[in-house]
Amino acid sequence: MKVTVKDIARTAGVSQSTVSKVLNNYAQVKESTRKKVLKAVEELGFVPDLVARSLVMNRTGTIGLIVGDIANPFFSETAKVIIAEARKSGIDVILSDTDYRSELMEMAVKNMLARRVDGILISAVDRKDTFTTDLYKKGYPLVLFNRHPDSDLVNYIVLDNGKGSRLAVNHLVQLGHRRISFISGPLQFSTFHHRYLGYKNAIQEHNIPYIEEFVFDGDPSYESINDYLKELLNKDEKPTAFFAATDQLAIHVMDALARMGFNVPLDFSVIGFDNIDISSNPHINLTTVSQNKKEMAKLALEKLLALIDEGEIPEQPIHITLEPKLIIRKTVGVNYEQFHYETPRGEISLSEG
Amino acid sequence: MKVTVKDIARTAGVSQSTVSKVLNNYAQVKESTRKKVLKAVEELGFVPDLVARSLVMNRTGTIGLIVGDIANPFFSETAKVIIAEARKSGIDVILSDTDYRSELMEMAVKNMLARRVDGILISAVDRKDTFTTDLYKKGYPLVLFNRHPDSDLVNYIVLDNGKGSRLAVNHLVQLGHRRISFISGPLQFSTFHHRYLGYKNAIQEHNIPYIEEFVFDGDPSYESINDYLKELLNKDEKPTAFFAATDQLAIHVMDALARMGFNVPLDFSVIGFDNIDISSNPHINLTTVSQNKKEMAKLALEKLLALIDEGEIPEQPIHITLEPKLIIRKTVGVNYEQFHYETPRGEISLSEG
DNA sequence: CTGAAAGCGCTTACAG
DNA sequence: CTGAAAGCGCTTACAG
Repeated sequence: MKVTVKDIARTAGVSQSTVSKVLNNYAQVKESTRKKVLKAVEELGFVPDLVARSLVMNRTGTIGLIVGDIANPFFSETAKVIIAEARKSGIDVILSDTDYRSELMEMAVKNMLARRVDGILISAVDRKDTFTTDLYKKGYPLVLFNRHPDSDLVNYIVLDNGKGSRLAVNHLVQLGHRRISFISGPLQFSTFHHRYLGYKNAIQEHNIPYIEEFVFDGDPSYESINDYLKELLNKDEKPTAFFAATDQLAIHVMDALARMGFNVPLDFSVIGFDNIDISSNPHINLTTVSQNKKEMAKLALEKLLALIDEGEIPEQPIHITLEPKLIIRKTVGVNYEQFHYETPRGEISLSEG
Repeated sequence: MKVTVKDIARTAGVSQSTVSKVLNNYAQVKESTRKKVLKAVEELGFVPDLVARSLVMNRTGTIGLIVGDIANPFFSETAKVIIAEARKSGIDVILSDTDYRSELMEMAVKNMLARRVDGILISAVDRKDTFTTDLYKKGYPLVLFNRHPDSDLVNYIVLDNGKGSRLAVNHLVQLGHRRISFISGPLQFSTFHHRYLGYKNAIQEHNIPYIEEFVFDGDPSYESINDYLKELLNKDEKPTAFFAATDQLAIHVMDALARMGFNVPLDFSVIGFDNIDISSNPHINLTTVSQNKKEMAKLALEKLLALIDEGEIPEQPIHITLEPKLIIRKTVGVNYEQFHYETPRGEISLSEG
């Protein structure tokens, strides 16, 4: 049934070794025997068995990609880049989806190791993860991207999330906002943790008091955010702007605000983070902080492939930080109120003199 | 370095065969030797090499999934279901992305065959594809879903796309629309082909003349659709409603209309197809035809797994057709104009008598 | 209930 | 330039 090297050898009248040599482009093969072998390959429709080859070469030509949620645009768009680039090197990708659960991540990794993938790429570890650092210490080719654990003893490529938050807060402050609410996802992930820290630092730099009620990091569902906003907007001290740690969250905020009858940006300003595809839709038009996720993905794969090829443990773990960018669209407005109430260093009162 | 069955055998003081037997839960193993082996496995941290096992068992425990564009929500959401379900059977998924190009699909399939995946799932063939039918004839476990080739000699699970179009057109007609433009993707894909045919049949059933200028199936980019609409809306004979063959296209239509200053649904009605996640967003709120893509994906995997397990070619190819559903939201309005101009069978003139 | 031997389909020193 | 032999890490008749 199945055509093997043995069959080729027999019909070409040479040995298995010779067949293998022409298949692998060894230089020292006489042109006439090369032709004989190739002819047999053609005739019998021979396709080398990659499983057998993997076993003997100690290399499968596959890598594992572990994502948090492939239905989330961030993960699927980065996966696309990785699959396409890997293919260029003849490498296939085994995909795992963890639903953001760390037990599932560990299981996926263990399974991939048993499958002997040549290396692993992970875009969704949580901060307290130590499994990946163990793997790093063993010298296993592994590159994290997007998120990293608290331990630095592992290779990773991430966005400068703190800087991204600073960009967002500065933009808001420049337009007169000083009461800025921060809507975050779970702080157990480094992305949110650093976005939160960046928010906190940025408002401090502007001498804006940190108000605990302005920070939300609970269940990131629409309902939960809606409840939070209702309560918040009933208080005396209301924010004038919302900085959401993801575009998805920003859109939830905008939806909730719209249902309460508010206009964005006239009543409240909203700024997001991630610049997912929907955000540029004219019906949404969200001002946001963008990251070059494709570059991140490409870089992660590149580093992983280098690690695999070198076959040796680098002295230092690889740590790369990418730059965020502010994308100004239509959801942030000027807070005139602010310019009237407080006239810091007299910028506004100038016109009165 | 690497711990193998041999190592376990030696430290447990048994033979390789015995180790293999306890690893694979053979009944006839004495409890005491089973324990000895398990202890050695534990101590040495042994993990069976799945590549070696694959070679001898003639089964890799992997399947190939070939999609048109993993960054497209349809493909990523179905991929998620497939990966999760496959995992429950201990099966891993190798993912390929074809960018809708059939050469890349063929290459992906060939590569997966060389990798000896146990079966293949494809959600993006084009109508003229014959490669998959060849594979089917060879008895290779293969299930297509979402799209199918013109040839019926292959297993597939698809939506009843013609019926979906009928649902959309009927809804529009019930609300008084008779001039309905159809905005389609490339007709080389069975999905669009059947949605187009369904549109054509449905308007015929309502005695609505087919107007060629009302049908668009060119480049599905925003710009191209915008150009088409501009030209169309300059003509004397304008549609009152747009039926788009995907939600993505419907959103393009709505964006273009909004930019021209029109209101949906007051000036024009729009209906989509697919019910992707964004469509339910309160800012979009698109009326659309929905398909249960998760069920489709699950079913496709189920059938594939059955095909793999049976190991024999079924008499007849598997053909399953799923039912579409109309989801009414806010983008379709009543065409009052229609009720005034024509008063078919006097429904409207009644009030005058 | 257990073990010796063969084999899955390749590649790679090694010898000639 | 070519071939015989060993081996990658497992499983599976087969014999005992």
